[in-house]
Amino acid sequence: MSNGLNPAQEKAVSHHEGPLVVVAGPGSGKTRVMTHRIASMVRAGIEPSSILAITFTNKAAEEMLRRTLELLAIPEANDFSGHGFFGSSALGLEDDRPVLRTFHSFCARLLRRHAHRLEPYTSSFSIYDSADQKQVITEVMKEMKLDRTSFPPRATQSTISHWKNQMISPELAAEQAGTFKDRELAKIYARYQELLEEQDAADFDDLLLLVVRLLTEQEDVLLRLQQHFRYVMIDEFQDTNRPQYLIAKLLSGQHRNLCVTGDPDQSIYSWRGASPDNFLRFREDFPEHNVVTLEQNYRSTPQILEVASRLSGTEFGHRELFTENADGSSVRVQLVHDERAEARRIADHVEDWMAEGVSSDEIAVLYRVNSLSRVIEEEFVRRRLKYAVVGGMSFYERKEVKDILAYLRAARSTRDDVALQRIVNTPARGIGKVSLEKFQDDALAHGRTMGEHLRRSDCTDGIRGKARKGLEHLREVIEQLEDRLSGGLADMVEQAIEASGYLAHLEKSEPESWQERERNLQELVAAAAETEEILDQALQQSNAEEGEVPDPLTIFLERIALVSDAESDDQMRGKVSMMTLHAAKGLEFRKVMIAGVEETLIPHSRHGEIEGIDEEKRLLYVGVTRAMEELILTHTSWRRRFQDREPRLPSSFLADLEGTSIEFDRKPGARTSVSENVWDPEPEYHHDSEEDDGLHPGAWVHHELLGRGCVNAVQGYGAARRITVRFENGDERQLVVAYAPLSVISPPDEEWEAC
DNA sequence: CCTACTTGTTTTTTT
DNA sequence: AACAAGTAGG
Repeated sequence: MSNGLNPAQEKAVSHHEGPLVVVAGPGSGKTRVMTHRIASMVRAGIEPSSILAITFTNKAAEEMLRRTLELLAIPEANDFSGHGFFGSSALGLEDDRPVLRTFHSFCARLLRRHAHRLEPYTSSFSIYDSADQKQVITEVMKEMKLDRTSFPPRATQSTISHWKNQMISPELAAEQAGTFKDRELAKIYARYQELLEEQDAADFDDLLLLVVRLLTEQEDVLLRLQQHFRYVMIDEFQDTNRPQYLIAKLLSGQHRNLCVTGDPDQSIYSWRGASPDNFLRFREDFPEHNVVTLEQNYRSTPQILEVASRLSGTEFGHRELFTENADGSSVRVQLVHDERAEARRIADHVEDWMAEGVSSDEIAVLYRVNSLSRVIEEEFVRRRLKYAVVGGMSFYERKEVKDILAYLRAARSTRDDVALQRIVNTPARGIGKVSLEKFQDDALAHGRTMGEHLRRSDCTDGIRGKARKGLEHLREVIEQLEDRLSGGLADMVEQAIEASGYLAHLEKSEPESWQERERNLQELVAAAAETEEILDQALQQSNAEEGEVPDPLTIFLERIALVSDAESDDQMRGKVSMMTLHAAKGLEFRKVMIAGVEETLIPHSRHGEIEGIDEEKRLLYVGVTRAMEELILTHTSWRRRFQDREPRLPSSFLADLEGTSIEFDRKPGARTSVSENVWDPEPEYHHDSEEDDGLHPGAWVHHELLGRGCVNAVQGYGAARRITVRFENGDERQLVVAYAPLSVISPPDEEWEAC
């Protein structure tokens, strides 16, 4: 093949049969190898639909499918592929395509078909996200009368998740528990799992575990899958956990056509049970395997790789990256006064690069924790720089969106009590804490879930007054929605908003932001309409039998639960990307800035004890190796956290970089220890005049189209920051600061009634 | 017994 | 910001 592949790449691409490990350093063309490998297999006569490729994120799956189809010159099926919410394989029914999915979405789809064979689940099981999990845990702790301070729900949640990822059952956890606390935790775990089963619900970890159970318990299913998927590929193999590896092993146990690709140096998910030890297990389980190592880096300048190599190879043996790329500019480390100065510095760089002709989408700002994005966002908004935050709080995590989705969930499944509990008194309908507890106890006494109980006529026995009326009303709403379940998706969402009286509730309870929230709900309806349209089209094109495909609502909810990286390339175009170091895995940008390279941030003060500090270093390694031509690391002397300003020390990892071609930019008098921890305001900088764009209530502004007006109110921050302006003609308008052509002016001379 | 209001806490990373 | 817990008032 004359595809400009190097010998190692060529070897990986042409290796079709038998187990294969591809160890691929950053920028070594791994995605290229994987897509070319699939294409090469198809050209060699292998049925495309017999190829299963598992990726780490949905975005990677879509990208890889797109590039593979391009190589094979297969047109994409519909016009919606670029839109983001649904990729080109909405249903995965196409016969002429390889199957590219994440572990979780592959498992979810498999379980939709077979979960009824796993007691006590049904095929319309619910998927509980982490907020749902937290609610179940809180419920259990209430039941067990444990207090929140000694058992923080979040920590409990991650302990349970950890057990699950190690495939430790509640019974085993109880056996192994040494301390009182561990025994209590194991009890919480046991009850948690019991509740999930009662509620016909699987959390993210269960999706994997249930598939392991399915494949080991139901031999015919395993056999059929082995016959169907004759070639299996796993990407980002260093970040697979035990159940994931088991699934891969089971699927390829017979044909042994398993190709795994990854890089131990980029292992950054051990806190989630992932382990590069799976490379060792693979070697044992597939002793006849071949190894291909991709070492040449095509992405970065030698300067960037020099820095990267100082951070790599701490644990898994040193592997040198090399490149034939031309020299670039030095990597820079810059110390700034505080987080606001950092944000300004970052924005300065962006403006400089853009002036040089670099496009926004070739620039990325990375950080260790999501909270760092806020200040940077504010600065970008102030300067009208376009940006997109990847991850963070997404649309589907908004309260109002989750509420409406909860109505649909409660109607769809009689056992989804987490959803029911969320909406039982939202909007308020007179069902308070006491009545709710009574209702729950009654349900328990009858051996029913709350959802099942609500649908029985005896459910309000012993409940009187407002609460009884409220419950009856709730039942009517749910029944009304149940009637619509077979209808259109958008119609269902609209009905949920309407029947619940949610809009009136919003206007009453959120006088500040109900307009924006209402818009979000409109957007939800639009998303439902779009999904509906795509599903209709996909269904028409396929010759799927009745019952072979889950209903639209199930697909809609599943997608929302499993696809967090909904940002499509379209939405990223023309914008600077901002994301965590974790989210940056697998991506590349010409210009990369990493903010907050400080002790306790990276390495983070709460890094897992087991994984230790090495994983933090690898995380920085991942960030550094995203850069193609320019890399800037920033750190501050002071940083605000909650209420306080804290003195900051540079990351200890920076010490590892001394002696490289790196350019350290430290002003004289830079802090070297935290002993001098007295807040010193930045001398030459006047925070009030320059950091503030003057848009306070009472300020006067000039709008290019609407003329002069007075600011009434300011809401939100970042891209969502809005102001209410009362214009001289009497109009009152809400404006999005980021987009409105505004300038602050001095108040007019003539009298104008105060606003 | 319910509602609306106040206060404190939460933030590590994600499917 | 969102959520839980606590309190006053109807």
